[in-house]
Formats: sequence, C-alpha cells, structure tokens
Amino acid sequence: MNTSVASRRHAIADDLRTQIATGHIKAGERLPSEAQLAARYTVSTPTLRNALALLQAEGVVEKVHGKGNFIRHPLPRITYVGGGLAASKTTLDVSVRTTKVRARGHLTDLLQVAAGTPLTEFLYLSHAGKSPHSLARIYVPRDLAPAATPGETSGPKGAAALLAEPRLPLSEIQESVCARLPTPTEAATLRISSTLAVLAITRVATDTTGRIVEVALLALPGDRGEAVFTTQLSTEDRRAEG
Amino acid sequence: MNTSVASRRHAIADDLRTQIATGHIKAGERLPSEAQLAARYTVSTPTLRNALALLQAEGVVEKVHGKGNFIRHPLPRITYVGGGLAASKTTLDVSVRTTKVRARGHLTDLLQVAAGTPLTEFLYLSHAGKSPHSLARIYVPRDLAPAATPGETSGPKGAAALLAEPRLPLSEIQESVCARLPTPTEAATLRISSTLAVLAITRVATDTTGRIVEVALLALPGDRGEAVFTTQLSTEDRRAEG
DNA sequence: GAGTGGTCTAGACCACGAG
DNA sequence: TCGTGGTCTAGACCACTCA
Repeated sequence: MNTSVASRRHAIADDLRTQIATGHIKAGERLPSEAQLAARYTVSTPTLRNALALLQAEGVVEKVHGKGNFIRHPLPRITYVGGGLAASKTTLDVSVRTTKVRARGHLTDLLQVAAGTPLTEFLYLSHAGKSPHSLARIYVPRDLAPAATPGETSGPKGAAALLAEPRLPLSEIQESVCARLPTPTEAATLRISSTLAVLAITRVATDTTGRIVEVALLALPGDRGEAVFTTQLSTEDRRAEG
Repeated sequence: MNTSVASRRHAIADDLRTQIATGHIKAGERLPSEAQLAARYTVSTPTLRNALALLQAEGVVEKVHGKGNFIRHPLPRITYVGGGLAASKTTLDVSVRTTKVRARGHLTDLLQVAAGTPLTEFLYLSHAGKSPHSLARIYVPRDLAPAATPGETSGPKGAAALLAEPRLPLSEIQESVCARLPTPTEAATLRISSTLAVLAITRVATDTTGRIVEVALLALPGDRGEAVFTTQLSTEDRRAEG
C-alpha cells in the first residue's frame, strides 16, 4: 500500500495544510517550534523539518532564522499582462528606488550597448502587508532617461503595473519568460527559500527606430503570480499557419 | 567568514559541478554510489545526498532509484514562441498519443464545457536522446476533432512545435504562464525531482464564434526552456497607454 | 542567555533494479 | 541476492533573534 505508507513528512505537511486551510492556524501566525512539532507528531526533527520544507517550497510557510516558522498570508497573485499593458486586480505597496549604474554582464547583451554605458536603474519592490512580494528592475540608457520620474515612491499602486510602464514611444515589446531558481540576492530580498522557483520575465522594449530603450527584469516568486499573453489572430496570420 | 565556511553540501556540489564542467565527469555517466561519495568527501550520507539534491534541483543530476546518480546531458533548451507560432532551434523526438477522455476538474473550466463532455486528448512527449524532455497535453472537444490527425507519431519534429499547432480556424489565443512544482505524474513522466519547478504554459484557443476549441497544457522542466512573446504596438496602442 | 532554526553525524531499515 | 537509492532516527553543535 504505497499511498497509505506515503512518507511521514507528506502526512505531516498534509495535516498542517488542512489546519491552515480550515483556519485552525491563521495566516501570519507563528507555528510551534520545530522541537514541539516534532514531539507532537512523534518524529525526529530532521523529518519534521522536511515536512516544513515541503510547505516552504509551496510558499505556504516562511521560515525566519531565530524566530520561527510563520504562515504566509494568502498569496495575492499578480497577473502580469503581456505587451506592456497591465491589468491589476490587487493593490500592493510598491516602492521604487532609482540608482545610476553602468552596463555590465547580461545587461550589455540585452540592451545592446557597450559595457560601462551609463544606465538608470529603477528598482521596484512590492510588498503584501509586511512581506516582500515581488521584485522588478528596469534599466534605461541614461541619455534616454534624464532623471525623468526620479525617486518617485509612487505609493500604493497596481501590482501588475510593476513592469508595465513603458516611458518612451515604443514599437515592439518582446517578453521572455522562464522558471528558474532565485539568485541569492533575490531569495534574500524576497525572503523565499532558495529552492522555490521564480517566474522570471525579461522584457525588452524597442522604439520605432529599432533601438532598445528599456530592459525590464521581473522576478515573481513561485506560485505567486502568472503572466498572461493574448494574441489576436488576423486573417493573414491564420493563412500563414496553414 | 561566512563564505568560506559555507555548508559542506554546497562545497561538494560545487566540486561536482566543476568536475562536470571540466569534463572529468561526462554527460550520461553514472556517479559513484552515494556511500562511496560520502566516504570520499568524508561526510555522512544525508549530507552527501543534500549535495546531490542541489545538483538535482538544477537539473544537472538525475537520480534513478536502485541504479544510481547520472549526469544529465546538456539541456536542449526549448524556445516556445507565443501566439501559436513556433520557432524551433533544436529538433527533438516527439511522440504523440491520442486518447479519448471526458472533461473533469480544471478542464471543464478552461474549456467552458460541462463535466463529462467527450474530449480528445493529444499527449505529446518529447525526448532528448533517451531522456524525457518536455510534456504537452492538448484537449479538444470531440465533436471538433473527429479523430482528425489521429495517432500520428509525427517523428522528429521541431521541439517548440509541441504546442504550436492550432488545428482549427482561430481568432484569439490566450496563454497563461506560471512557475510551479510538477504534479507527481509530471515528475514521474519527465523523470525530474518533484522539487524542480516547471514552466507551465496554458494555452486557450478561441475560434471566430467565441467558442473555446482547444486547451493546451505544456510543462517545461525547470531551466530547460523559455517562452517568448512579441508584441507589435500599433499607433492606437501607443496612444492608449499615454 | 534563552529560544529558535541551520547543519551535520552515524547509523538503521525499507524499496527498487538487475543479474 | 546484492547493490543501489529513499526514508528516518536521536542526538550534537553552531548561528541568529530578542529580551
């Protein structure tokens, strides 16, 4: 009977999940210490920690070293709508930080500029309550963004609007989406496990002259969001497929 | 000195990674048994297994119960291009299996049909060499797909073409992308760790009458692919944003 | 300093795969 | 049957947080 024998950690995780779902444990609350939980379920601490790791990987539990395990608030899901147009259902607090940086690494490739090119970095960090939620970085060549809209801590704002702010006349937007593990920086900033994948969206915006005017990098933790792209097919498109 | 002390599992994982990168261990090869590796690095088996878990989460190592740990072949990355149009760089072996199923669960919502509605399921499984690579399931109401193109094991085929085959006159394609953990079935089929996130693409195709004619579910393991969406902005779009 | 999680050990026993 | 990985135990010691 494979199903009933199923590992203890899963059984414990399931039990905690239902306790959370039924409201016996509420969002934001702290769980009993791992030692107490291990005693309650009569398992060893590593086993109990494995159970918590499952919940952590699902984004249900947030571990804080030295403090305890906390139930995350129900995930406000961001819906990122492609094409630079945002439809936000929720409102999150978004803070913006503007910095001057110089192109290096991937950025030079994405922006198609020489290494060292002056850039303006807009760092968006959205919060759901007191927990960090998602992260976006937008890079614009400095000659195109002469400190326009600088340091605006634009306050509460449409969540999906994070990336959805082309500031310049554009002709084409290309978005590349992949699932990957967070960088150490991202994991720390978002306070997520480094094993919880993020949905990474890279948006490259081109103006009417073909110049790349903006690169946006969005990291959306795990199951905390999705991206939606809608394509209207014209008659020519439909013919082209046949 | 936090960096140098950094956990043993990371040190071991780093060592194995470089051995793989430098070719000391080649793709497809089997690693020594976990007990032997543990002895070599003078750590306990759980610690060594933790190190392997890191590599497994990156898709570098594939564990096979009862056989051993194997180095994966370098990942052929799929580029899925949105809008139902595919641009494939690699060619993978794709096998198709056609089954008759009935709508239930999520499918009824996605297809907007009643539970129990007869559907045709096309199950695409692509292989890179002998390893499963990615997985797609396409569902079409049976009255729209009267066993058209049935059981075609279409052989070697553009990889990204997996999902890119609208069979009916369409007017709109909506694609939703998210990062999530694989279902147990997906993990087993793709032989990936259940902790390695997949990029999940759900494509809903609507015909000119507004009826949903096809739902496609693509699971792209971890860092093994990306999705690209390109939006051309017309002048009206640009005005609408201002 | 008390309490928490983070990491690791040195085993044990079970389940799977191949000969 | 034998070697493999899968799971678990019952501790130990370190690192972080907060009073």
